[in-house]
Amino acid sequence: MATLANCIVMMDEGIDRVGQLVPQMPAAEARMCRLMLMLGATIDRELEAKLKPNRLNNSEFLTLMILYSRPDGSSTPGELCEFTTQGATNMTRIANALVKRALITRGSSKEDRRRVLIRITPAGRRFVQKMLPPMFPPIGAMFAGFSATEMRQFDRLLRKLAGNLDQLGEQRLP
Amino acid sequence: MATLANCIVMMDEGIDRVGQLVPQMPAAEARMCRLMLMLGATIDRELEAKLKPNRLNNSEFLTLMILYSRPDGSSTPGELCEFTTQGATNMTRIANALVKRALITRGSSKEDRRRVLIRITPAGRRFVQKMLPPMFPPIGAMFAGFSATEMRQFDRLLRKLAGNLDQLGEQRLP
DNA sequence: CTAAGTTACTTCACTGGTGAATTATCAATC
DNA sequence: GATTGATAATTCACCAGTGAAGTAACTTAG
Repeated sequence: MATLANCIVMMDEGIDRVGQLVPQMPAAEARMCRLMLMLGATIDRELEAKLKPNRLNNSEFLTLMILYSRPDGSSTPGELCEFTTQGATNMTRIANALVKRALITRGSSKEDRRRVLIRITPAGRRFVQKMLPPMFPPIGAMFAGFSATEMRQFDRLLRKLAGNLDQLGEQRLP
Repeated sequence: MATLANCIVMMDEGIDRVGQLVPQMPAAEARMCRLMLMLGATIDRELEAKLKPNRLNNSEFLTLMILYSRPDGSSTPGELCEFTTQGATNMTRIANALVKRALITRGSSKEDRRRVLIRITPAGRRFVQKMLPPMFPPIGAMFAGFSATEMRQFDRLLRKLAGNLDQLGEQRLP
């Protein structure tokens, strides 16, 4: 059934062999890159599985959580696109889905009538409060056995990587 | 244009606020989890962008690389599904696409006629050798400024997380 | 005031990926 | 050696996400 450990073994061997065929390859970096991709995808699937019973997908959930985290419970499609890194097209669909379930409302802004105001409803808040707790145990289990030091190190390394990725991205659109 | 750094700031604030509303939440773990998701998705997009000029997507590329890494250059759809964590359905599509571009061949096995044998072609090998080197600089840049110690730590932490994710996954299908 | 440009969102057509059902082959049992 | 069950791959119908074009509202400059 394809455990992550198996995939990693296979990936290590694969990179070794490719490294022999193409010696200029930065093997260690490529390995880390693949690891990040595999783990990211796995966490994604795990999360998606936890969300399925609530008939939400990852990006709908994230959208709802951003609204929930706002003191006034509101935002606009444009802002939500930015922070969820979703296209505007998809945000329209997400908003449609959440409106249909009455978890959010959508109305147009008074000051700027191009803008759409999205707001979480009381039902939406209750929904979040109810669905959140069952996700805590698996999230805790992901980092079972990590010491406080390890958590700090891990956090630091991930943020450092994020910095590099931002620089990499900037080179493409100036 | 929504840098990763901005999204992370926003995420930190969001988790803080949700943590106040729902105090049982494992905030540090949730933060790490979100970081992994964000970075994974960003690396994914970065890779996809590099692959686009070659008219390959991530999973087609991975499939081709696995075949390239094999001494005999061959595999089966089932095995490729396992290591790419793709569904069989999608592997059929991937194989169709790669066969159409003559990067792989598809034939049925003599021993077990249910099995399909997929093999990278000489043209496929040349294609990989040509497309690979331009990807090296960005991969190197991702880990610019990481010391050897940091790379080792990072690698260790990622593999530890992988172990935990495997356990988490097993609980669901015994 | 109005024409040109910009911004915010939506619509449409398409790609990538998935689950359920289907087909073909192999393995096990009676 | 026929039946039953398992396995490998494919087909079909659908969901999620994207790019390009369209629409409506605001901004700026003549």
